[in-house]
Amino acid sequence: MSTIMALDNPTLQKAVTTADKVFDAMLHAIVDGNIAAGSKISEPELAKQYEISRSTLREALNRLEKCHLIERKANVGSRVVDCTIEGLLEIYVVREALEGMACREAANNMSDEEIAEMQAMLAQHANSQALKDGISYYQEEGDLDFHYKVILGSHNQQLINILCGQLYHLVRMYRIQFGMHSPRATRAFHEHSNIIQAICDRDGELAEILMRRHIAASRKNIEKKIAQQNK
Amino acid sequence: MSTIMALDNPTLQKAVTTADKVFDAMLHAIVDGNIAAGSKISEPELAKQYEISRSTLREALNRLEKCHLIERKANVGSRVVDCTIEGLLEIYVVREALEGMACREAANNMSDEEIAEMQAMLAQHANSQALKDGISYYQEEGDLDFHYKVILGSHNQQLINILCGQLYHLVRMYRIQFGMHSPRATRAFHEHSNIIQAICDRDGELAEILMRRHIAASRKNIEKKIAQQNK
DNA sequence: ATTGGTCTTATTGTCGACAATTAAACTTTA
DNA sequence: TAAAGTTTAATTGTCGACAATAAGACCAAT
Repeated sequence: MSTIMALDNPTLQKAVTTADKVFDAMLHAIVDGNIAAGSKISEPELAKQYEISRSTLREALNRLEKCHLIERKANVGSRVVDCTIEGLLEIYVVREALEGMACREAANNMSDEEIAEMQAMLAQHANSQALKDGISYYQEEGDLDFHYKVILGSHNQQLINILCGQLYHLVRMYRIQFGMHSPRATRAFHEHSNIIQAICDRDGELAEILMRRHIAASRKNIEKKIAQQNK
Repeated sequence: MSTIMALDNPTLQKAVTTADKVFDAMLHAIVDGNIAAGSKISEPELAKQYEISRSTLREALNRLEKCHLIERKANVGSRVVDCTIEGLLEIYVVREALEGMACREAANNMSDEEIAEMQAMLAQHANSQALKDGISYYQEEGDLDFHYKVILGSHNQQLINILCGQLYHLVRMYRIQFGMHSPRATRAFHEHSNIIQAICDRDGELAEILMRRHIAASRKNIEKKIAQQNK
């Protein structure tokens, strides 16, 4: 089997404390939908379930809140965020802005080695895509790998934190829960290829434009799908 | 005296629990520099100082961490973020991307009433500026007021959360601690005026471009200052 | 004198219990 | 029957104590 390296977020540091482990577990559970979106969180119940104290659970909840995966109201409790069309489109707007800028910065700041790595990754994806007739794998792993690499390539800690540390958890949650396996794989692959070329040419301006188009195209694709569904 | 309305963040909900109050207090203390940037945070000491338990203090620390005002390492402790030139420039890059997009969305989504309010605010600032020979006031309050209004006008909850809920605390911290009272007041005022005009014309594309220029100009102004300082 | 290791101390992480607040169930009254 | 008020139960917020980890002090050996 291939090296499924970057299924997970590159900013997730290894869990050392028990609260970290529970956070990891709940993060996956929420993203995968095993803890239902929009459901209320019972602190005593979950504490018993994970066999930890309520204090430790609350520590984990605080980190989930940092990722915008749960929302707390004072004296009322926590709820898992619910997945709405509006919320999804809002995320795409933010991604278009931030990843566009990240791509510009990547063109300016990535080292030659990093660029070479990214090109190698794309080549590997190309093979994998050709072999597997390339829908599902590239859609899942390859796309995330590519976007993570660009974001990290910006070398801007704020961008990295916001995108990888917060927004991309939600992105993955939406993808899984809305079952997004759209047939944009080959098209997305070519767009990725052009973006990398712009980065390689150190053309930040073009790189930003291409990335914004790439993300806007995904958003429009979803809007079209929604429109079809509601007709 | 005039109505100093928006000194504080529009997303700050009123503190109901004691942890909230301590969070508010520490937020101001850190932003104003009363708790030194880069300094280590002693949980027992601060708990005694605020006359609360350590658990409650830790709750407050978690919210400060959400705002990126402190950083925690497992089994080591918390430190107030330190203000570096690189960090400041990183924030400007993110602001350029996000506020540019917020401005585009504001042009699309703001109601006519909201736009009228914003125009009224600008007119009030114009008077206040004319009266006071317009450097200091506008630089402090007016600028923040304007940017907050645009961000809220995007009606995009993700944008609002990231910008108002996280980034702008850091923005204020840097302004105060680096003592930024640059003589860009009148120029900034005109730029604000043009941006509002674009929003009023519902020209999202232009609004984004102008906002990005506005923020990029501030960044370049700072870069120039730094360069002078280091020559 | 400096490096390496051990031990001590202080800080953080975790726990269970209590207090305060909220939401729901029940009663009462129009 | 419906609406308002009261009571009850459950959940969250807060507390102090204990356990685990890490940083610093101290000592020993080369």
